[in-house]
Amino acid sequence: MNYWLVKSEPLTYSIEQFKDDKTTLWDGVRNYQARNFLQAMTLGDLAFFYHSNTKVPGIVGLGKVSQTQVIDPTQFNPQSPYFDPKSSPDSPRWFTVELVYVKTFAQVISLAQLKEQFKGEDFALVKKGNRLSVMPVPEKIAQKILTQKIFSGV
DNA sequence: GCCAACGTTGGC
DNA sequence: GCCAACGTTGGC
Repeated sequence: MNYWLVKSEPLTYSIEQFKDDKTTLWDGVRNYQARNFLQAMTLGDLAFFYHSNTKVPGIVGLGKVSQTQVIDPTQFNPQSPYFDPKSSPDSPRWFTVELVYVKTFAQVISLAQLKEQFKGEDFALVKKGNRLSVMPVPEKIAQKILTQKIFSGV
């Protein structure tokens, strides 16, 4: 099983909304590198839910991949901000996954904290200039994040 | 195929 | 609101 991190601006889609929805289609990703990661996801993979562009950016919770290789429907919808006129149903360009809500952490694991803890490690989030909205998280790092939340989240 | 211009992301 | 980093576009 693999671990991932997905970013969302809470004003656009928050962990609270995710909790209410129970499942969500991770649509609107229009970056090839991010799409490739979405396509690499397998059933049961865990995804850290990250709030970006907010007062305290950081990991706020956890989701699980519940459906893979989903064709992002927004690419065909001219009304959608994610409409892509160059994509066609015959050869769709953008794929995504469905996520099911797992939990919200007791407190935000802030970007500042993550940078400090995983400085220099193989974790795209803490590297300079990274703007990817979907990225892999090495298992060792994922385990550390999960473990510290199990202890502090009680 | 190069690269300048432009747009977007996202931390601060 | 600023701006660095980076992706994309389009002229040539």
